[in-house]
Amino acid sequence: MKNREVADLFDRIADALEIKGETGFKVVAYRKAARILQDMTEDVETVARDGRLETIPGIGEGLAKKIGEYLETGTMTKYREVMTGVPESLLGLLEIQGLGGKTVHLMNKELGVKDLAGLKRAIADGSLAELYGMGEKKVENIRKSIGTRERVAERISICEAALVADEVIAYLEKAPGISRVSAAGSLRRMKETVGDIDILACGKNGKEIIRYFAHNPNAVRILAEGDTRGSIVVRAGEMERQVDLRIVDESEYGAALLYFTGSKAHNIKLRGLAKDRGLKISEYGVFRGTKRLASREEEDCYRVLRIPWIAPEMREDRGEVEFGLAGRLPRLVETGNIKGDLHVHTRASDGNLSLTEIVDLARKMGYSYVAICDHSQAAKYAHGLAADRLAAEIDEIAALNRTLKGFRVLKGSEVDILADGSLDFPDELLGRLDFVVAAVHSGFKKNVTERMLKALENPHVRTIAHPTGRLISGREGYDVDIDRVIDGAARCGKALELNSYYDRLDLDELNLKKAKEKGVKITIGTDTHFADGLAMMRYGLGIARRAWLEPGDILNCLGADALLGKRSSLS
DNA sequence: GCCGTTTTCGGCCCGACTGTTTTCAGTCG
Repeated sequence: MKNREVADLFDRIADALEIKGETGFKVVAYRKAARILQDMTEDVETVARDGRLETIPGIGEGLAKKIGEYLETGTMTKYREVMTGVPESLLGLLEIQGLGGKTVHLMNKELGVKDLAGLKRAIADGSLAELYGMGEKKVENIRKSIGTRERVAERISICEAALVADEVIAYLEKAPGISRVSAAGSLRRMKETVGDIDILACGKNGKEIIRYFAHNPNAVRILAEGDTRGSIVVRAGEMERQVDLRIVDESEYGAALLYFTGSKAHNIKLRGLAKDRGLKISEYGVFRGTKRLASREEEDCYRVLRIPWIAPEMREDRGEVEFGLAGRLPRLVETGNIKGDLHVHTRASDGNLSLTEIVDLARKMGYSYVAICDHSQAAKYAHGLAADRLAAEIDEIAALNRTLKGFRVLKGSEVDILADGSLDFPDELLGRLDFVVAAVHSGFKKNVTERMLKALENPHVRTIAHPTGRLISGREGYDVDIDRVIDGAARCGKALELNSYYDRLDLDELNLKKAKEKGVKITIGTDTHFADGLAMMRYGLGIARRAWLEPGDILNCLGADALLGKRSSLS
């Protein structure tokens, strides 16, 4: 799929146009098209071949031609045109806070700045401050944000962000006079990675709340401390992380929460819709003229626009507004729909929990079952179980189940898919299990697609664990054609996993969407090794909701009997 | 650049902050 490739080109064209002083709507059009291409589940080449590019809202005649040219020839004339006179290294400078197209253009033209090193020189020798429109303070701000950019991880996993936010919110809840506080931004939308952490609050004395917030003992730096807005940097593990707090009046909390939750694209969509109806929507509410029609709760704002409340996870302008208008919003999966965890390790392999500890934890989560999926023998590094140890675990689980009421431990395995695509246990042993998860743990570049397709053919396999193998923190993942694996799962009537371990979240939302479109069911597993692991279901659920998954798409929403079907056994 | 059940031309989201050019442009979310 070249969707991302074309999207990157459009983004770079937008960057270059900004630097060349092309303001406004053309730039917006390129950026919007880039986002649409990235979010699209269908292969842009297929769409182009069928002559359907122009049916995509946001892609018109001009962009369709450019996409066609690129797909046919591998180059795009427009891209070459806009890049003449714009060194590639210049585009990266736009990422620095406080630097926009105008300034980058000016420093390039007047000072010959071409990259970060050149920018630093221009700051050091004072020439930047001499530029028209620049001054000591602006330069100082740019210098600071270069520093921040080098210290602050660009984006962190939703889980890491949530941990930071939970802490700050718990601290804020004790602030004097505070009445409501909530995460906003990409964190509330449960995006798999989060940049800045945005928090919204209201209460009696905003200024006092901000001061309290800024003097959080975990704050390593205070960036801003005003009457309605505060910004601090807190330590998050090895790195630092910016946390922004905005205080609003209680009467406009809903409008502000809507605004600060975003996404930007969703907000723009709503504002356009409001405008069509003679209304205006901002962070202060929905207005007709100067009359405020709604603002206290998010629901009120949506209602005035004649749309049902839209879950934060859907607010990306991926059709949710249109679906809302048509009354066709999906009923997203919720925490309460999840009946069990379908991927958990014990200390028999590389976890540190006993079976009974896991049962206790799972019950606390409100589950009625949990699938024990320890590693198989080939996974030596993880102390994988040999056949006899798996057989012993099966017996142990059976004995435990006889003592449990209203809860069932499922006998499972995370069985390795070997280099030839065969499984690490014989069929006879796999046949004694309730729930078999197959996974690639070695040979990431070796024939992974074919191996997974073969594993899906095995009648005992229910799902493939972490199907792309990517790690959010950096590892690229397997050399796998995930589209073929999704097709294979559809053909075999098998599921694919959404691994909720914070660094995996694999399948990701785009692939989950593809899977749903092909009728492939999803299993959510936390891949728990430690006591706090089961709670990571929260992140898997968030990603599932971002992919518009409903209870019927997810096997964890079935009771144990329905999940196991004929495989159910009494012991 | 895109788009159109009033429009194929003239619209295209809204507001705040910051610093400097002292009345507003640039940038951000």
